[in-house]
Amino acid sequence: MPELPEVETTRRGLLPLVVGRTVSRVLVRVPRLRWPIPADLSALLVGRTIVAIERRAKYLLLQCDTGAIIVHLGMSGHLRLVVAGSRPEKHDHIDLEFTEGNCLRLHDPRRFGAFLWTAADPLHHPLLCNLGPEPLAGGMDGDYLHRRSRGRRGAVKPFIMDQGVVVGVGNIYASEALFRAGIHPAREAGKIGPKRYRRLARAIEEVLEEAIAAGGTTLRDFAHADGKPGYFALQLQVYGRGASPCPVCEQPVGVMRLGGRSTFFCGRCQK
DNA sequence: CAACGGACCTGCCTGC
DNA sequence: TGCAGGCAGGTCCGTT
Repeated sequence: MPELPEVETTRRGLLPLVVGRTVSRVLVRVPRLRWPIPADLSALLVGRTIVAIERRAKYLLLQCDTGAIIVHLGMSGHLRLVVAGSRPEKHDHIDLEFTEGNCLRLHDPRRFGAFLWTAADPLHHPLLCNLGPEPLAGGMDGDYLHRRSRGRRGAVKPFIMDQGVVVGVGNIYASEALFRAGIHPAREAGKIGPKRYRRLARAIEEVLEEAIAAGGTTLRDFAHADGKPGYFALQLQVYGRGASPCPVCEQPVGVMRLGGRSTFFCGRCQK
């Protein structure tokens, strides 16, 4: 579910509701996520104040006065702020209650997400220290992608989804960005020239920015911090639209599998 | 290194 | 109606 725009939407939604709050109680209903939730989470967090919420790649970093909570939403997770004491639903695994009365609740049916604590700089955490540049922070451009792609024999779509190359691009926005750039998703990454990579870098930035502006993409269960959906699904050009006409040339949108993931493209507009 | 498949989970949809 | 199979927004890990 969450790619960069959904995680960023979550961050922006939580920001005014959570920053400055102090944890009064921690409830863990199901401790088994991708990695076990720290057994002493309550002892680690009660009494701490959340001073900032940052995002690195698809990770949310809830910075405390000392240390940080590292959250990943996996495929099916979302964070919402609810009234403390409200009845949990199925798959509501963690509650962080605040002294002010509200409660930050993690919901994640598939449990591919993560909820970890680090006392050190979270950017040095093993999960975060090998990530590529942020696509919306100026560290990623066409020349960078071109350089990183040299010698890569695989398809360009898995290449831009490689979080060690550039972060935040998941399965939806990879198809969308390649469509916008006119590049076929199966084209060999190492054989694409600098000019086309410049176009691709621009397309990635535009698609992610527009998706953030729309509040992300809700296909099934993604929800904002207040429970509302994101509306970028309405602007998707090819993702999930197999066999319907290409919005540019009206040829049916094609579907193929790349790197084990469904991939949508127009065989006429993308070369 | 790079590439690939399997693994981790639940829910939902399709087709028999 | 029931059940099997396939698929879903991620990414780590082991094997080639």
